[in-house]
Amino acid sequence: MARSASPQLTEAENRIMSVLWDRGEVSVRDVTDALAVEHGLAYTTVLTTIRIMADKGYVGFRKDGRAHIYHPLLSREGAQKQALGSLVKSLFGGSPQRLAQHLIQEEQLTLDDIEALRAELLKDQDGEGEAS
Amino acid sequence: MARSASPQLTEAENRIMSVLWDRGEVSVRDVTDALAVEHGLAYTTVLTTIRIMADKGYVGFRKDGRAHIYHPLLSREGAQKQALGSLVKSLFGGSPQRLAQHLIQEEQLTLDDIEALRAELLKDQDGEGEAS
DNA sequence: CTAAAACTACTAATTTGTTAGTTGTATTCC
DNA sequence: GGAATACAACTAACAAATTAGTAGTTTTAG
Repeated sequence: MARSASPQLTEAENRIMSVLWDRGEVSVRDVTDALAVEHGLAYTTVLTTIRIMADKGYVGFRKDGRAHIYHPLLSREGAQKQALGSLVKSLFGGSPQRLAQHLIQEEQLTLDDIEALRAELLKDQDGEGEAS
Repeated sequence: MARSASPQLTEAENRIMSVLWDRGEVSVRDVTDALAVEHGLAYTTVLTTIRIMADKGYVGFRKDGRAHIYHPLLSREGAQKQALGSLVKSLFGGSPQRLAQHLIQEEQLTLDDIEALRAELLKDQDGEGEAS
């Protein structure tokens, strides 16, 4: 037996999805160009990866003359939720609170950030069920 | 060219590291038994994976008679930091604030949680440089 | 002391992930 | 219309990841 397909976006898939999310609709050429600066992948490499992603149902496409124009089927939010969920499960005992604590301990969230989030939450609460 | 070794813990590695973190020192038999309930892997499977992890420097071991007793060299905190860092980078544009917002939007963090974190932070600030 | 049990090392099979070349087809430019 | 170009499909190669069997050694129990 070997491993089963991961439900997570892989590194290469993530890079490509980011371009799709940023632009909405792209050709393989667009993606290759966009990733050229940091990664410099061959056109065919990007093509192969996108085709696999289409198989997995992450992206869809329409034909525009000769070219295939791809668009995301998996939303950025969905991917965030998926990835974060499995991270919290595997490394933070399923507790988002523990994750938040970790962020603060690593000083990646400051008191100011917390105050801002708190203010936002309080504002939402006030505005609930008003003015329809 | 093929892919290079991921700096992240893989799924199987994570499962095993969790046992190491929980117990501190374990034999392969211990790990196999601990994972038996959920996964039911063969003894040799666990052994192979642990040996690879030792090669990677994630775990160390000492000999205790016939058995090898393994212990973590990578801390849970280190793994959390590593995994979270790359997640924030790839999916949240490098912004921990955006991650926190996401957690709140998904209702995985409530106002109460935020209040608690805030209180904790304020307490730390007060207590700074006191009572040696 | 010998047989059984436990344990490690070696080997292996299979899938995924990642990268890219080659080939064939379609489009466009002259 | 023919050459150049662009593009997708097919193919390929290989490392990493995952799972597990076999063989050999060591320890322990009778």
